[in-house]
Amino acid sequence: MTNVSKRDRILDAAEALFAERGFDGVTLRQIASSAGVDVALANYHFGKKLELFNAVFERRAALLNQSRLDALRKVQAEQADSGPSVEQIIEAFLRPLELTQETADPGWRHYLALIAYVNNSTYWGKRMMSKLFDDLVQEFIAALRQALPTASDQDLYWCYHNLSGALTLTLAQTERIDTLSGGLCQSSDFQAAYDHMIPFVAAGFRKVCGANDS
Amino acid sequence: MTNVSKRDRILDAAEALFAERGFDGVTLRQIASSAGVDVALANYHFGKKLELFNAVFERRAALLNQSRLDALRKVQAEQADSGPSVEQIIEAFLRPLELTQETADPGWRHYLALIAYVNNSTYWGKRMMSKLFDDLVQEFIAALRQALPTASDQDLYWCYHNLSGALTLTLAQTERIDTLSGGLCQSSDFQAAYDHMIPFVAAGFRKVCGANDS
DNA sequence: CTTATTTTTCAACAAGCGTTGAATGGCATT
DNA sequence: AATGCCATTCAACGCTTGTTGAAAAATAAG
Repeated sequence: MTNVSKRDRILDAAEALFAERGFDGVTLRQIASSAGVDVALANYHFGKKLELFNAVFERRAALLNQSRLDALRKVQAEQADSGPSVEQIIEAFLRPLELTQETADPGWRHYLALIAYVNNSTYWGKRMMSKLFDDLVQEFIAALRQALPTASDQDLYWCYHNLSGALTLTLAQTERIDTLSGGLCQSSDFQAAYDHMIPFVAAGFRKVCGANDS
Repeated sequence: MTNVSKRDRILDAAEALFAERGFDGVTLRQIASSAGVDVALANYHFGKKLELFNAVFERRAALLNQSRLDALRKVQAEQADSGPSVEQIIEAFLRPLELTQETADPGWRHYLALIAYVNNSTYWGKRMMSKLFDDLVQEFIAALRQALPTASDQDLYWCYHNLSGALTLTLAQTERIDTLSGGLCQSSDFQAAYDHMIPFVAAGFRKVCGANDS
């Protein structure tokens, strides 16, 4: 556990704190203290605070994108003739995010909450989301376009917007649904969230984007 | 325009800035400067920074809740025998939020973005959302429970979670869907967002919560 | 062992922060 | 005209912030 470099400990601490309190809600001294290092070390490794934030946000992006793209390619290969169904595409979009639950490393959970923070923010979202995730998203939308050939692009994008919103709130792990449901639902249970989200979203896509078959 | 009290100008400025940058991303001096008043005046009217934040967040809550509850009661009265449909309930939940578009006052737009900020944040959400909005939400869920009698409570709450997520991202007005769709969809167009969200979400509820009729 | 090089800490900086007490202004009521 | 009250500004406080240059420690190279 202490076998990780101090550089990585700074990234881990920053990841957890930025995810919980946002960029401006965290001081470099808090991060350094949480990582057990001196304040100046963050500057030595990453430069300005903003550059540290960028480093945290970019660290796991490529790996996550690859994991989701692999999942999409897999269902596309399995259904080479007819093409994957809406459910299969959405499943490929969401399930890889459960990797956070399998590993003991809590870093992934913090990272996903950080994505939610960035995606929901006007200020940060425009700066950072497009650059790292747009290519992947367009890939999935292309697959959905093929699975829903009668859909207009406008309908398709609005439906994706709904999917993205439901996902973002899940990643944020605010525990609000825990309270609301009296403990019946748990924000930490990504699998249950996706078990419900996949049929929900798939039905929404079908309804709005016009396919009439079951 | 300058006929509003300085107290209100502080609330308006704080509302806009908090919504865009979050609690920690804004200084009292920025707020005061934007409102055209001295820094100390915010303290005189509202006390600590956190109390100003609370004042901003609570200012429009009651009015918004009343507006949404009225819409629910209206469809319930219209369908006194059979009860309102899922679509009608969701419509009553969402359409009142369009009031932001009708008035010239940009304050409502900022306020809705602020709700999105709070709702998506672990730190603020637990503190502030439940207190102001839980009663209303439970009212709508009760109506949905009646419209979907075969649904389990767990399914019902997860579906509401999906609705809440799609709504939250809409309220945030991040303009991400604008970029993604190449301008085909616009974050500022709440009406278009709800036009797509209502059938989308209704179909999701029906699919997951088990009603088999149309 | 000595020398470079990289990593880490120390100490301090100027700037900006939230907050406050005292002073000022405007506006009623007397 | 004087008084009291609320609103507003002024000036400043103690503290924390991000950042930095130089010192110290650890590591690698010769």
